[in-house]
Amino acid sequence: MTTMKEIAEQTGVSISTVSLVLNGRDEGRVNPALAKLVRNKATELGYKINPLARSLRTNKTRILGFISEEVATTPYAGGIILGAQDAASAYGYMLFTVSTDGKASEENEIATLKRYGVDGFFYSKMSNRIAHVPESLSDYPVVMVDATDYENKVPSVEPDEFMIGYDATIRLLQADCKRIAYVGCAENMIAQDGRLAGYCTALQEAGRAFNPSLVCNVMNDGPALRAVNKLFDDEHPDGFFCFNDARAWYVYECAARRGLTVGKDISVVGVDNHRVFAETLEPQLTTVELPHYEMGYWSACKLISMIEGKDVDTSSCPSARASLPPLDAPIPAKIHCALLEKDSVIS
Amino acid sequence: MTTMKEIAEQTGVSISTVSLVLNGRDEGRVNPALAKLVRNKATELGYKINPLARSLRTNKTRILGFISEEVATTPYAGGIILGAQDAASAYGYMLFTVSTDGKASEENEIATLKRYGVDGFFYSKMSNRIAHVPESLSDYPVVMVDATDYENKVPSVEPDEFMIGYDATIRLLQADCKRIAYVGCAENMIAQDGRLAGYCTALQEAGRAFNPSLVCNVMNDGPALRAVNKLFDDEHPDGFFCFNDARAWYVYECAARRGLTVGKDISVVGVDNHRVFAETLEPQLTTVELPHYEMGYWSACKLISMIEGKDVDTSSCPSARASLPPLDAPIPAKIHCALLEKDSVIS
DNA sequence: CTGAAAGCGCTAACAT
DNA sequence: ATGTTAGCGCTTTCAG
Repeated sequence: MTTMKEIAEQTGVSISTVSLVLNGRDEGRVNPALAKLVRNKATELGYKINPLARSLRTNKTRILGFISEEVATTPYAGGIILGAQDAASAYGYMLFTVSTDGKASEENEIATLKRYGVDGFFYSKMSNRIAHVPESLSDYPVVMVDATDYENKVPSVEPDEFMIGYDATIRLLQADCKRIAYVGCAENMIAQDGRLAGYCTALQEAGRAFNPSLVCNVMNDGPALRAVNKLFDDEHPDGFFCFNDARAWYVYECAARRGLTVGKDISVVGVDNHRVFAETLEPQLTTVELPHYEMGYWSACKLISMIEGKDVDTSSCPSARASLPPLDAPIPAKIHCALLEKDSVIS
Repeated sequence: MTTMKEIAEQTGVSISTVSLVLNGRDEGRVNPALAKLVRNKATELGYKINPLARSLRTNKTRILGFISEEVATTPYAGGIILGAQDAASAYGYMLFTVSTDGKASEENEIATLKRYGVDGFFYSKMSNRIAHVPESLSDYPVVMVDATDYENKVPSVEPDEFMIGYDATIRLLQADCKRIAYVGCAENMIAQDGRLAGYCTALQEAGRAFNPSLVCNVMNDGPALRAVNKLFDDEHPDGFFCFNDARAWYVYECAARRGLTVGKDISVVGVDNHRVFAETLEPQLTTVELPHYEMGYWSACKLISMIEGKDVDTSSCPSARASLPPLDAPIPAKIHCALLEKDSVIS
């Protein structure tokens, strides 16, 4: 690893000059000829700055801390983190990702990240919900990912849940479904509320009466399958908007038991169906894709812009826009979901 | 952030003494009374060492680089990384995880990690195969995770693939299957070879002739389903050992089309079936679980022991051991897969 | 325009 | 047994 000192010695200038030049702060302060000399020597020697040494002096590490719970258990976390990493990398930042279980370990991880001098934090709950940002983060730049701050003090990047429900339902209406069911999540969370609201609105705009019996909110457990079975028996829906992977499976299973074919007898729109599911069975299914990668990417852009106190070029940030595929799109069709940026309420 | 200097001032000793004490190197070098004084002041002030400053001096960062391809696309990567993180954390290390696509980006990431002064690298391919470790890593401690070094120079931690095939087949033999098929992977890789070998050995030990027509190696694509269909029609197997999630689905799909019930008409043993699959359909399925978390954990222990040049306490390392569940185990039953540690060939 | 000097927080060889 | 000193590689006043 070549150092500034070596460059200084080999070019006959002082270290300070080298520093100035190599940080691009030489404009009108260093003789251009000298500057070029230094720059050449630097590339010749393959000089790379030592970020640790710089950090010690500047108190900026260009390291970002990504805090999430249960990274391990969701197949989508990877996408978010990858997006965040790519954006970070594009702006010369690195990511420390830590996953936590429970309050104590979270505070521990935060403390460790602080010791390493991270410049800011991502705070992520792997499923859009309202959450509290730990007090210990309050004096740092923070962006919430796939979650909303309970106190609205921290900006967030999350999917446009309303539009997910809306688009999915529109799609089922287009498919000429008469009795459209929503198989949702029994837990209270933004994703559930937003999607349900979108479902209702789409129905109402189409002049359909909202029928509560067609809504079946379940947990991801044993009773769920029975509940969906009951929905089939009681209401005979011909269209299903499913909260997620698991809920879509319940519908598939129930349909199979009744000899109903998805895509013929019933229509199904799911959210973010897992790859194995989609590829293997090639189901006659439309899926709303959550832009995980983009969510991570955008969050990172936001966090970096907060840290550096200036806007970052968001044109480089692939912010997914909502779009409905044409009705004759190849199956499985994908509906792209838009991202929502919630800014903090200045108080 | 309180510094050693502050502690020194407030206790009236020199910084060096504080450093000595706080690093536990005071035995017989510092007056025990003074040492206690320093320690108390440190806890009183909530002193935490500044790892960056230390690193600058020692050239050790206690940061580990985790290089993997396509972290985003596999739901299992998270488990491995989480395990590695936990072990790292237990020994006071942090993890920089980077994911790469393509040669160029890999070299880039490696260069960046080096600049940050990582002490060693994990090199991981998300599916047990033989791989080349980049030349640029050759002067660092490296552990391969879920892969084997082509040149056998780098130690690795990976699943015991042979035992996976062996145990799965034993299980099917126990279930009294007469015609046991293997739905494998057409790609050449350790996982495929090892599992097939285990399957063959188990059959032979049971006095069964190996029948190549019962082996159906497919890619994860369209033709796969047709191939499995053909297997059903031509060979009428009553037991299936499936390479992975996707392959198990082909079998499920074919069985469903023929009105066959898994767990009654046919038996299936899969590998590492995805959570959604297992929970939602509650299939009558036995699954061999790959210990991803443990694989990460063990790798980290190994890497750290290489870095520090001493054995780390592997008793703290949950190294999964193989075990067959009893035949009357609740369904879905899980077979735990053992990990294999391959040491480098000293040359 | 350029360089000398101080120092970020810590470690370690060397005196005392 | 304790303190002094000299850096690790870099940034940043402040003189010249």
